[in-house]
Amino acid sequence: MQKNRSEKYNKILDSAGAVFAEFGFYKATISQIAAKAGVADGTLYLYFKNKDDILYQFINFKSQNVFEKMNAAVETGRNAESKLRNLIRCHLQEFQNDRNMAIIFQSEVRYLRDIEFQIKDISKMYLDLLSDIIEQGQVEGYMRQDLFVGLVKRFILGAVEGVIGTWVSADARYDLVAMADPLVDLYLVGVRGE
Amino acid sequence: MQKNRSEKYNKILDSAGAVFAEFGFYKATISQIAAKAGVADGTLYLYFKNKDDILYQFINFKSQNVFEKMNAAVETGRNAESKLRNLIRCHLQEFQNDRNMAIIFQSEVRYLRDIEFQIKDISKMYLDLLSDIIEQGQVEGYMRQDLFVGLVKRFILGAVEGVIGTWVSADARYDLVAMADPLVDLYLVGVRGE
DNA sequence: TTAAACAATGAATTATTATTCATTTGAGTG
DNA sequence: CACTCAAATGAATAATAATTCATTGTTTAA
Repeated sequence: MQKNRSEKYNKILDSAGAVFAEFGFYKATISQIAAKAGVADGTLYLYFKNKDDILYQFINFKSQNVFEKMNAAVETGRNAESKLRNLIRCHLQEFQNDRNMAIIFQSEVRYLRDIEFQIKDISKMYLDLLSDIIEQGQVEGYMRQDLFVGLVKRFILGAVEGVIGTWVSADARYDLVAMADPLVDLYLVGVRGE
Repeated sequence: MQKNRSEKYNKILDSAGAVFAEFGFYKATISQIAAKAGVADGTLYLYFKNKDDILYQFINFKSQNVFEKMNAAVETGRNAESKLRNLIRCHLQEFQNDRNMAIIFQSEVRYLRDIEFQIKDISKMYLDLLSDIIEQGQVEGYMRQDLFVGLVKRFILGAVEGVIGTWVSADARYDLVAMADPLVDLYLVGVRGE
């Protein structure tokens, strides 16, 4: 099994993403992935330990990439509000750009509880980003002092995921990123408004 | 295969719930479920068409029950705000009462996309409930007129699910229902506050 | 040119489990 | 007590698919 990212490694990972997204991890077969990647079944085992490992690498690779972008997006915000807006916009943008990833993150990440994954909490970094933003918002006097930060984080992440889930089930027929600002407005002022 | 709900049927469904929750649908085996129910493997097939059918019946049965309770909870609310509070409290209460159900709804419902399920959208009724509440809130002048109802529904449901998911991964170590009011406050006035 | 060394192949192996069904059990009945 | 009939059993079957590995193809470098 090779460690470095060869062209074939990427091809297989890509194909696996498509097949996992279409059939789900369990119904997806090694043969399907191999066929889509244009290689023999056995070849997958030169690049990956086993089927689980393919999913693991996929998620690992994608999260790495997305988290980098999210971090960068947050950095460019001056205050808590713009950081939050940038984060949510980036989140929606990245998932819109890669629907296979969106589907797999929505439906297969829960499977991880079965494997002893190094990724103890996929969303940990995300939640930490949110913590920082909320705390900054409080310091700025822009956000309420009495917020239960642990709850707020889940509230925010849950809602974005819900919105992405809907978009996925709707066959990605509308512009997901357009939801970013209305969504953030809901976070900020709620449904009751001023 | 029998249609009526015998004692054994319920016993099997219960055991299946426990096994699915612990191992996930795919890793769960018929033998495990049968053993837990104290019957022979073959017996399951007297009550259920196949393994898929067990999951299907489980989800069907549980949603039926929960939705009835949710409807009742909403009914008792006088205005939009109290209806929303009652709904969310009921939601959290029911999932707290039945952790296996919570786990399965969180992680396996996505699997349904693979089967041609009659339950086209498990959350449809829930979302309709929310629509009514929001519209009533607007009529009452209690909620903003410019809300994008489709988004608000997802926003609310997504956030509750996120909160439940966290509770599940935290091994149900705290009181989930206590999250209801703080959560509804977030829906109503957001993180920015007055 | 040749022979390591490496990469890829895909048929065969192996393991796992859902499902079946011939047989047994046991309750109810005349 | 026999006799039915429904219910339950669990060993045997069958199908699926992950994984292996002996073989084949392809570079590389001396």
